[in-house]
Amino acid sequence: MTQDGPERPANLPHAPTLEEVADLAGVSRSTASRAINGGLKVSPEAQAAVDAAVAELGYTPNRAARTLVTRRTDSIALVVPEPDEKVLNDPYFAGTLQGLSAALAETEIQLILLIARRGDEAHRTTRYLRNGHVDGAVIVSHHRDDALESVLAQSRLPCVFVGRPWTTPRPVQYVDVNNYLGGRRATEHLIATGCRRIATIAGPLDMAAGVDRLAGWRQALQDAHLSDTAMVRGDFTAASGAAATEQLLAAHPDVDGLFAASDLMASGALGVLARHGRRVPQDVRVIGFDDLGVAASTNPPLTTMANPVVEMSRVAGELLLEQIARRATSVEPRIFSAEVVVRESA
Amino acid sequence: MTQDGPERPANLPHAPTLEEVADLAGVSRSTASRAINGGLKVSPEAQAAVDAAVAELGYTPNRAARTLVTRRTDSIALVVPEPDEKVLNDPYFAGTLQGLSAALAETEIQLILLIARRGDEAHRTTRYLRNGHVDGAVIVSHHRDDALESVLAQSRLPCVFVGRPWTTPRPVQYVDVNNYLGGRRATEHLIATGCRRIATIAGPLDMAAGVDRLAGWRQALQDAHLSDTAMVRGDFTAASGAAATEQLLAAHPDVDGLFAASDLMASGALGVLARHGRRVPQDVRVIGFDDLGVAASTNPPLTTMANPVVEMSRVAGELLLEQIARRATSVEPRIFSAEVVVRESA
DNA sequence: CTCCCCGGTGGGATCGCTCTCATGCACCGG
DNA sequence: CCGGTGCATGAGAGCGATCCCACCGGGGAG
Repeated sequence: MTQDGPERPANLPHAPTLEEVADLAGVSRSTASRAINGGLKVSPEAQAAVDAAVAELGYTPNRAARTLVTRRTDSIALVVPEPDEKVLNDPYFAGTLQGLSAALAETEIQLILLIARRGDEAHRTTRYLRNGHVDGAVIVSHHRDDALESVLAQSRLPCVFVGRPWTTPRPVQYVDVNNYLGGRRATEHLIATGCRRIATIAGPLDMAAGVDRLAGWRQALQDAHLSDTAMVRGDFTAASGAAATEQLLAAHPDVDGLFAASDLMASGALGVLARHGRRVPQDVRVIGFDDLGVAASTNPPLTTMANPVVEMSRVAGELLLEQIARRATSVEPRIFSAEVVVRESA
Repeated sequence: MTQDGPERPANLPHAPTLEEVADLAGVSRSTASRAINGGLKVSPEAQAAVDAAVAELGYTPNRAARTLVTRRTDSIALVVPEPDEKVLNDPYFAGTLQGLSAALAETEIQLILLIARRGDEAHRTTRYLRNGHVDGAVIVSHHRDDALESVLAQSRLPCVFVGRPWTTPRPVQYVDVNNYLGGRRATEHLIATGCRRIATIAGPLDMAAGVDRLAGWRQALQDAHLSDTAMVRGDFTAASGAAATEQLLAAHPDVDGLFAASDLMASGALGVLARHGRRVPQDVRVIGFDDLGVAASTNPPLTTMANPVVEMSRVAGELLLEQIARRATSVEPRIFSAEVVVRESA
């Protein structure tokens, strides 16, 4: 019946092509194509025949062939600067993935994880992004010196940042949580519950989230006429939080309140505080930032600022899809707010 | 100097094509192609001319066009069953990503994250995998009832499982840690440090890791003639660990040792134990499993079994690359061992 | 001297799809 | 009865790469 071409070994079944679907349905390639892509100007009979043929053969359009002509790739990149465990292990990243995957769930769009090594290999990433291998990109956790930002702004590739970009020669769309206000509210919560000597473990100062949360902390203290000198830097990880707390206790033994710019750092801090015999919250009140699972399972459970990462990156995904569909309404950033979640540590 | 073709709007720069490279280099498309792909049978002059042209134009081969003819996609899928936060938030997943990305770092191969929803949409995933959209797949965290396994075994798609698959009509390659031995050693460690009433919080019993660690726990207890009745199920998350511990304390108030099949569950357990006034390790010794960052920052720091996930999935990536290159040496599984990491909880 | 081999080259077919365009046909108003 | 309108259809031209094959010229073997 089927006469195998001599060029293809019989045991290696090849994916069905549109041509085969068309033959089986008794229509032309063109009609089959129309039926599969939305079905405009296709008679019900033809549509039904094609649908049946597709089901029977288990046909999936060859993405490469389609991409070649439409110049759409039906895939977007999630760009993560830095390959190391820092980013990947962060629940923030997991949340981004979850939100983005939710945004893409209804579409046929695939998610490509682009782990952008810095330095030499960086231009490989930017070239990949610029030369039409993806329809758009979501950039997460980027640092001040990432060249990405300007490269992407110059190229016409649709992209959305999760977290405020640094400079914008051409405005770039982004979603973010109001980190400044979050930092301020967290600190105000500490003040309201009686703290007078309030320290912070800041995030990396080459990331907007780090700078803004610190600024919020500072403003709240100045408004309350309290000292804003007890500051130590961390890098959002638990280990850095622990180390920072050691420094803090040595330099400012009188602290009675601590705002950590991430829950991971706060959890590191809790351990060190316990080891130093400081009770939380009786001796030192601690508030974190993020509330992405870690906070609920520390000891004591962590009071923190809820960071709507999942929702935020779902929106980022949707904005990107809009840009790609050229329905780009505006490049206005979408800012979410972080709310206090009271548990036991403050 | 550059004379823009009239057919394409000037403000929308198009990616350079091989043809343009060839023209600029003064050679034919064929020669340019050869020069770019390894340079066999290309004269040094031609090679140099092409290299220069590539650099000048910033040429990147059009992946779609290449894929169409070579039938390689230069991308592999990381298949994650279940979209929910459970998997994505697990440091195990982060470790997999890290290892895999390390294996691909030297290649031009892109990583596609395939989040496989179950039920209705499941066949969309398998169809995607079968119909040549990727060159291979790494499957992580799969469950007993995932249809994936048999589908993949039947298709000829190169694939490697991270974690032992359930059944293998045709042997499927995998990497794994020896969970049985890990569970046994963890329990033996508790026995050696004096525990006599040893409980476990097991992982999901539809995952090989859950079953095997439980079997190891049971064997160690039987060998030591101790009771193996104190078992509660969890799902690897911290919340489930906390809930399981509540049950455990109610049913078996005399426990003095606890083996949690994951660090997250162990950290949940630590919180509950503290709340019930049980001191760790004095009253109850606790040992976890994984050692992927969480363990070091619990309070007290968690004694656990080191699970070489990153290394393991790097090897998975390399095995996959070998399969793809048809240098598939064997389908022998690669088994790693989990070693005790002593901290303070046991 | 002739033949063949082989490194280097270019022409063209081809991968599977979409899209433009021409064609056929039914239906409507004039 | 005829020209126009519009829907459904099919033929054919590409998209940008790879790869097969024919070709060319020079050097070694017969």
